[in-house]
Amino acid sequence: MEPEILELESFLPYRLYRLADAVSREFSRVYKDRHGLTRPEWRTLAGLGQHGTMTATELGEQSAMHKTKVSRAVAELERRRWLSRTPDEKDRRVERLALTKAGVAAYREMVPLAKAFERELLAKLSAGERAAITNGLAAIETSLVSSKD
Amino acid sequence: MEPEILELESFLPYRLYRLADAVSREFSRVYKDRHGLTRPEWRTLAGLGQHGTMTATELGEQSAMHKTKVSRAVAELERRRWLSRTPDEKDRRVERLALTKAGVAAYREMVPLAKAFERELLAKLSAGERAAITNGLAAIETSLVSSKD
DNA sequence: TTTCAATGGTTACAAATGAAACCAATCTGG
DNA sequence: CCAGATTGGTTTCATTTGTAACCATTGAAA
Repeated sequence: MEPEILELESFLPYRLYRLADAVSREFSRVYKDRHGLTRPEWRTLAGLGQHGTMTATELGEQSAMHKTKVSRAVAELERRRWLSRTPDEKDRRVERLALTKAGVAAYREMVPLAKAFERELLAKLSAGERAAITNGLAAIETSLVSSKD
Repeated sequence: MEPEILELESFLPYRLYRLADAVSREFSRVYKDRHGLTRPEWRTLAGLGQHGTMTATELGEQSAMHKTKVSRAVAELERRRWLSRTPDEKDRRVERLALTKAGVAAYREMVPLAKAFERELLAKLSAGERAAITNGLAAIETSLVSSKD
């Protein structure tokens, strides 16, 4: 019997990771070069920009970040005065987070850059390939979620 | 004009990264739980298992790892006696890396687990979805490579 | 109520990572 | 042949990350 060999280049977990890493690294220039943000900070900004007000826990759920990442990102954005905390009336453990004017301004500046980045990435693909990506990723996403029981 | 909002959940770089992270984290149990390997170590093992003998530089290229990661992974596998180095005859800067018997044994043990993992992941998808993933990822891969000029 | 578990969030510590400096060894142009 | 540039690989240092412990507050049960 022939020895079993794994072809790394076509192994799905590897391919996915490698591609995500490359894309993410490339995209990070948008927020890193311009404002020196880390990825958790960018995601925090994006989450709050999108939703207005959130708690740290909600942020973690929405953007798939560990709570320590959220905690540190929030602290840093607060230090920059891009974000403010308001203690929750009902539950004093909770803080309601929101962007300040400066934070919103930064967000508004970055959104078009992010969209342009995505557009350029997809522009190189045919309509069929674009659909394939969208559907394929969605398929794995749901398959993962449903297996977490 | 309405304020531009970015929907993080459907933003391609984010979706890709999040999915890759989830899949990779799940897969890491295969090599982490069983043998306490890190991802760089697993990739090194996989590369050498697949190709027999490689240099550190080749390993880095094949498995998309920074050379410091390769260096450390190789050192650790050597410490475990899963890997041996042989100085290259022609060029004394180069070391030819290969798995020892123990290394090959570990590799042979893990390959079926890796394949089973991938199979289960894909089993939840329709044939069309599987094709979509494969083609879609390939499309972005090549689009990225070709833009690196 | 009092106590114990659960929850929101931060912090301390250890491990993983990347950038840059580094050490050979090899190659290249004079 | 020699000086500088390049290459293979390692190490150092600062930053990022995850785990676990932690503090405070709330909820649930007795």
